[in-house]
This record gives sequence, structure tokens and C-alpha cells, in this order.
Amino acid sequence: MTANFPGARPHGTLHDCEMDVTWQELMAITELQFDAPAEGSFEAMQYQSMEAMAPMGGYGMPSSHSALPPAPSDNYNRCYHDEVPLGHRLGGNTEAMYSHAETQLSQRVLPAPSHPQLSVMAPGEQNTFPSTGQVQRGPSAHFSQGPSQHMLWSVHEQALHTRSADDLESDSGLSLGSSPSLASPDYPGGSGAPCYQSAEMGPTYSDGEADMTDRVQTARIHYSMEYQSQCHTYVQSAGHPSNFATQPVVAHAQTHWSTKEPDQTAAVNSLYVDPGVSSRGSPHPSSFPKPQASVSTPLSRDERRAKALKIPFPMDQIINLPVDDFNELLTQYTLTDTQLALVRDIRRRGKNKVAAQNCRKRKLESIIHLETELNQLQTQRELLSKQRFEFTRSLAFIKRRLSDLYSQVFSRLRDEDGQPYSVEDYALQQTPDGKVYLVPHSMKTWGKLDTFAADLLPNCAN
DNA sequence: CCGCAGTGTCATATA
DNA sequence: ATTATATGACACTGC
Repeated sequence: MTANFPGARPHGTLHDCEMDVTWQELMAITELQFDAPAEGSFEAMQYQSMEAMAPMGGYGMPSSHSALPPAPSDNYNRCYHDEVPLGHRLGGNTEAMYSHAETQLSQRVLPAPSHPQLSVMAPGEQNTFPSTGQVQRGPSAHFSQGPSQHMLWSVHEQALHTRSADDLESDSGLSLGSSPSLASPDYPGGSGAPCYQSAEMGPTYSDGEADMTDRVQTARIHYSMEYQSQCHTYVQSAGHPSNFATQPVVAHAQTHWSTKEPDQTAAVNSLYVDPGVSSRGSPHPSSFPKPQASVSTPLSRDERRAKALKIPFPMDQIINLPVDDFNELLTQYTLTDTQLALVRDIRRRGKNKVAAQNCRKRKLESIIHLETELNQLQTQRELLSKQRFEFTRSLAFIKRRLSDLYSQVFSRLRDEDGQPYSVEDYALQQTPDGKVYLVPHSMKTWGKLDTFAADLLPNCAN
């Protein structure tokens, strides 16, 4: 979490963002995340290690990496287009990213010889990272998997000393609680491992939006375009949920992560939740031209993590398959604990992501509904108020009219002597059956009135 | 620089 | 017990 890295805002250079990306992916593998020590010590450890990692050039990496920082846009694209070894992509000093940036930034551009000891330190540290908790399983499992293990090892080591933007973000994908043992710098999987970075993987997988402010506009646009295509991975499963069944364990994995069907846009648009909005806070990709089918798309964090760990099936299947099919899928491959943990985290995050989107949509709809209802009720209230006013006015008119009629009727009543009745002694009352009686004030009860009225009414003038 | 909206993620509750 | 789903909360990004 960011809390562990105060001032963790990535700084200008692309080296920083690249390291962010890498480290973020590493940290996201929960299986490799260890019981982090106190934040302070953890921080210190990271910085120390990363300082040592800075040059990396002497670690078997091509020397194409320039000592001077290339133009941001150039570096931004090239670092993922080309199979630039991670160490070079990590050429920056992560320490600079998280603190006292200005000083460290200047150091970052120094050529490797300025830190001659680093190339020696890095290999030595490889003995340290698997030593914590579950982490030990990860490296051993990975290193036994295939011919690329030496590359993985390199990646692992470098990854140990780097932190990606993912890790800096609170929502970096770290399974803080759901999966035990978190955010381990010991993660050996290596993000964006060069050995997995094929040409078809294409341009950037820029996860570090935190770095965007320092990037050139071209990089920004590129990023958004990639995310537009990236969204397909979440939706294509419904159409072909079983296309994984016969795929070899690893051989096809590259295809899974790198190919995006251009006609998937329709599927995306048909979703209840448009997964096109996949980059948090980033503008909707629809504002940018869609990439060509041949253009590779960026990978989400989980995709990069999965790719780094060679998860042999695509994201959409991980996320969208029914649990039975998902478990069956898992049984078809031999996965390490690390891979299994990652796959389950990916599934959980993917489902929750959609759930959150739907939840927000429902909330907005509920707000809209309540606002509409409020308007209707306000309108009804105004109508009722007007009706009440009209009724009150009408009632007042009727009362006046009744009073007039009463006076007229009463004034025409005469007693047996032909004298008018005193208003003080008598009153007119109407019975429930509609008949009108002249009633003495002393007998204003209907029980008595019945007999008395019979005597009086014949005396009415009208 | 601040506020806001959108987003992803995590933790938790519930089915 | 496990899984899926829903939702509040948080952090982050871009505007």
C-alpha cells in the first residue's frame, strides 16, 4: 500500500515507471508475498536493495541501455516493444521514486560504472529473497519449469529490488487480506519478464498511470488505446468458454496473452458493464482510435502477473468460467501454489471488478429513480396544495351561502302568534335524513327534537 | 491546488 | 465450507 511508501508518487523518468510496473506485478503475487516487517524496516530494505540494483548493466543484460535517459516517449514505447531486459528497464533507482526524488533522479541516469558494486550485489541477494515464508516455494517452482529459468532468475533478482507503480497504489492488486502473506519483494516471478516479452506482445504495458503526468502525450494516447483493447479479455469468455481444453500448458500461453480479436468490440458493447473503462481514472478508450488487430494491446496488471507466472489460460476464462469449469481447467494444468494463488486472485478481482461496476450502476439508477420519485412527489404535493386552497375557498363560499340561507329561512319563520323566532332562543338544525327543524337551544339533542320538531315545522313560513 | 467523478481493489456481509 | 455476489470504504487518476 501506499502507506508503506510515503511520497511514493512516481517521478518523471520512465525508468521509474518501468520499475513501478515490474515491482507492482511482483508484489501482486500473493503467494510470494511474505509477512511484511514493520513498514519502516521494509522500506529501508527495499531502498537498500534497489540502490544496489541500479546499474544492472553488468548482470548479463544487453548493453543497449543508454546511460542517458532517452526521450520519454521513446523509452516508454521501446522498453516494452523491444525485449529489453528487465534490468535495463529497471535501470532507474526505485529509491528515487519513493523519496528525495531529485537527488536520486540524477543518480539514475548515471552509467553503470558509477555503481560498479551493484552487479555483484544483485546475484548475491538472490539467496535472500526465497528465504521468507511462502516465498520459498515460488522460486523453486519457477526455476524448475523450463529453459527460461535463468531468465526468470534474473528477473526475480531484479524484481526483488524494484517496486512498480502497482505496488505503490493502494489498489495495486495486492491481496492484502484475502490471500495471506502479502506484497513480498521476494516475488521471483518477475513482472514483464523479458523471456515472456515477445514481439507480438507489442508496445507498452504501461500500468504506471502514476507516471503519466511526466510522460509525453504520445505515450498517454498509446496507453489509452491499449486499454481499449485490453478490455476484451474480460468479455470474450462467454463466446468460447471451452477453447482452452486442448491447449498445451505453456506453448499457447503466449497466444492467450497477446492476441485480441478485433471483433470483440461488439461483445464488449453488449455487456451490462462496459469493460472498456478499464483504466482507473483514465479517459474512456472510445475517445481514441481503435488499434489495429495486428497491434498488440497492453496488459492489465493481472494479465501481466499471469503472464509473468506463465498462467496457461486467458484472463477471461479465469474470471468468467463457472466454478466447476474453472476447477476443471485448473486440473488440466500443473500449477504451482504461486500460480494457483494468482489465478484465484485474478478470478476474485475480476469478478469483483464487474460486481463493483454493476453495483455502481445500480446505485446510480437508484439515485435517478429516487430523484424522479422526488420530483413526482413534489409535483403531487404542489397539486394537492392547490386543491386544498381551492377546497378551502369553496368551503368558505359555501359557509357564507349557508349563513345567508340560514338567515333567510330563520327570518321567515313565525310562531303561533305570527311573531318571528328569536335567534337567541331557537336554531335551525338539519337531521340526517335532510329535514330541517327549528330547535330551541335548550333541546339541541335529536332525541328530544323528534317530537318537538313535529310541532314546529308546520309553522314554517315556507 | 482542490474538488469531483470514475475506477479498481479490499474487506465484509449475505445468499 | 466454499463460492458468488453486493456494497462500503479507500486510494488513485484524470479532468
